Amino acid sequence: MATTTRTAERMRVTYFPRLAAERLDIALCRASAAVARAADDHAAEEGLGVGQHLVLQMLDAVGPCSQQTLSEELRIDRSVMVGICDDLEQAGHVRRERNPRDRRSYAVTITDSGRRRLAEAQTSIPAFLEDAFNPLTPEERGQLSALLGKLLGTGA
Amino acid sequence: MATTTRTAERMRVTYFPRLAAERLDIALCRASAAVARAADDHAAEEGLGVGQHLVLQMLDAVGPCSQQTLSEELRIDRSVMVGICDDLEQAGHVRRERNPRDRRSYAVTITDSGRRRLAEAQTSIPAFLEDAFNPLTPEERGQLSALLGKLLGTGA
DNA sequence: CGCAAATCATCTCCTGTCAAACGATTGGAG
DNA sequence: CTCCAATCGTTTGACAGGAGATGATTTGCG
Repeated sequence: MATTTRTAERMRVTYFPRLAAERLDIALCRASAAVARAADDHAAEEGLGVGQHLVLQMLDAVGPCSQQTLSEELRIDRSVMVGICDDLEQAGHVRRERNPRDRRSYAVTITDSGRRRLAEAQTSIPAFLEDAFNPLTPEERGQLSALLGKLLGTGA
Repeated sequence: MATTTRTAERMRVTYFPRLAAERLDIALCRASAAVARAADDHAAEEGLGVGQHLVLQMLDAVGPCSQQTLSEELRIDRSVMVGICDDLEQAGHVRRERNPRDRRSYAVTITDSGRRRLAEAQTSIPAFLEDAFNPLTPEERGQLSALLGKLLGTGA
């Protein structure tokens, strides 16, 4: 054999591409990990955690919600949601009012401060997405979005 | 408004689709989480961890490797690779021989036992993939694979 | 009414992952 | 050769995430 298979000494092994091509699940996970890291870095710079951002965005879009609803719709575990709301409340971006209809649940409500913070954070999202997905053309991003949507069963 | 926006009482809020459509990064992460969970469940049934499977597969494909090389090509942190190789070695599926050329590194080598175990585990992979990605047609899976490959920079 | 089951938020514990530090070993500069 | 930086494998500690238990409250049903 020309390209010997001894102890894989200093060979510029590029096994990963093969793996990614054969194992769609692995490709998906590795891509996600890379993007998630980028998102966390971006969020750290911005000073607003990814989860916190999503919560503010949803509250702004659909109005006051219970933590339960936030958890389900954002796909964030409820025990994690507690901490996110703690931080947002402490920062004054949300209020936790008891829901008079059902005092087990809160009615988490976004404040003006929260709306301002959200608006501020929103401005940097497009640039972040542009950067994180820059190997893909806008059309390809659309395709990816559609495929993931189908996989997640959101369109059903 | 017809669909009131009070306290989002018992409304079948479906905010997630909107989120997934706007935030490609979130869609990617959530899809990955779901698939990763399915993969872990499958691996648990099979009795061979995902990482262990990948290591055996790579060793079988490219020959003996250092843990370093395995880590880099499989995108698994080196400190995690230690445990994976520990388990595989204890199960008799790999041997850790010191590389005489560089005694800092190992030459991790797959054994016959490992090859048999790998062959056994491989048989259930297609069915797993079929199940995990069943919302997508074969053609769409191909598209997704291509897009992820491009995003991961494997083709470059 | 009174009680059982369910629900919401919270807390605790367990698991897996990553960063950083460490010993052993190697390669290179002087 | 000698010393210094780099590399490989390993260990440790920190941290996020998820499963399950708990307390408060509500709902359903007799």
